[in-house]
Amino acid sequence: MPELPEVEHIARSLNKVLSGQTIRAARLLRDRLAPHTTRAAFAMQLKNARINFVHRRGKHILFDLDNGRTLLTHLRMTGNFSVFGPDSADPKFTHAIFFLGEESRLVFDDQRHFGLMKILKTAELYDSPELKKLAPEPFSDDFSVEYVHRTVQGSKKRIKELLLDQTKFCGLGNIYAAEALFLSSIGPRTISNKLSKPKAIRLREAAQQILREAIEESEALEADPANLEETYSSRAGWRVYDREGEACSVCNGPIKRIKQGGRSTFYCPRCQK
DNA sequence: ACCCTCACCTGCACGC
DNA sequence: TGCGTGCAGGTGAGGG
Repeated sequence: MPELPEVEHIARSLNKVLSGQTIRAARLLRDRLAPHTTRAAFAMQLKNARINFVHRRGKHILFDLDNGRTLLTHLRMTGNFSVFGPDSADPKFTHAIFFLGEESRLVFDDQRHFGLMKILKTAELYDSPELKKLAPEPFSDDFSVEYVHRTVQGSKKRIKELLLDQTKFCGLGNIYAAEALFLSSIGPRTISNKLSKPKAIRLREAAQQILREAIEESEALEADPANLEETYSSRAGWRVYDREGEACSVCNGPIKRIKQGGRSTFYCPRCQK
């Protein structure tokens, strides 16, 4: 159920453990995890592939392989990777297993079954429907003041919903979108193209700050490859998210919860205009 | 274009 | 205790 910082943390941790390792065998246990292929093709295309490195684009985790292919994965809400030794049992909702050396395996489990995997030719990776339309990475040069200003000017959506649109802003999810709006004092229901340029600049900086904070926090922790999600699921202390009725850390007023696009938005009505 | 609802799944916290 | 309801950090489709 991760957003960009958690995906970043998982990708970095997996890269440390997996780069240079070879997938001896891959087993797909739930067909709908990888709807564009079959169990047999999945196994064949990954067999004896060496993992060059693991990286990330948006919320996708990418396994770059030495056979010209890349395994593209998305955790959605509850997808989870773990690296296990022979003594650990597979989790209840295990949907794919990648056997590495004699002693270890990479396991993908997913309670809610929303996660996705796809095997792509590496040369065509960034032309794939999954990645092609993604917005620039929030820490890239392309995510400029001009880009953000132009993007908000071009939309009549409410800003909270625009932040969740991965083709406009990538990496933010329901928590960090709310947090970034709070940090930039912008009301979640503001119509995007009504934002002044200074506000757009503040929003860009707030989004970067929120993401950077979370990445640095997870960096500081020693990741356990058998329990990568623990490092972020233990996180608390949001500024507004999940704090309905609690006091705003700035003005002491009560934090409010509203529904936008079927999802909860938390904000401080006094601070966010 | 935009907004809403539903769908994909399971599990947990809540109120009665 | 059980059972119903609504909620969950994501995303896409379909309809008004």
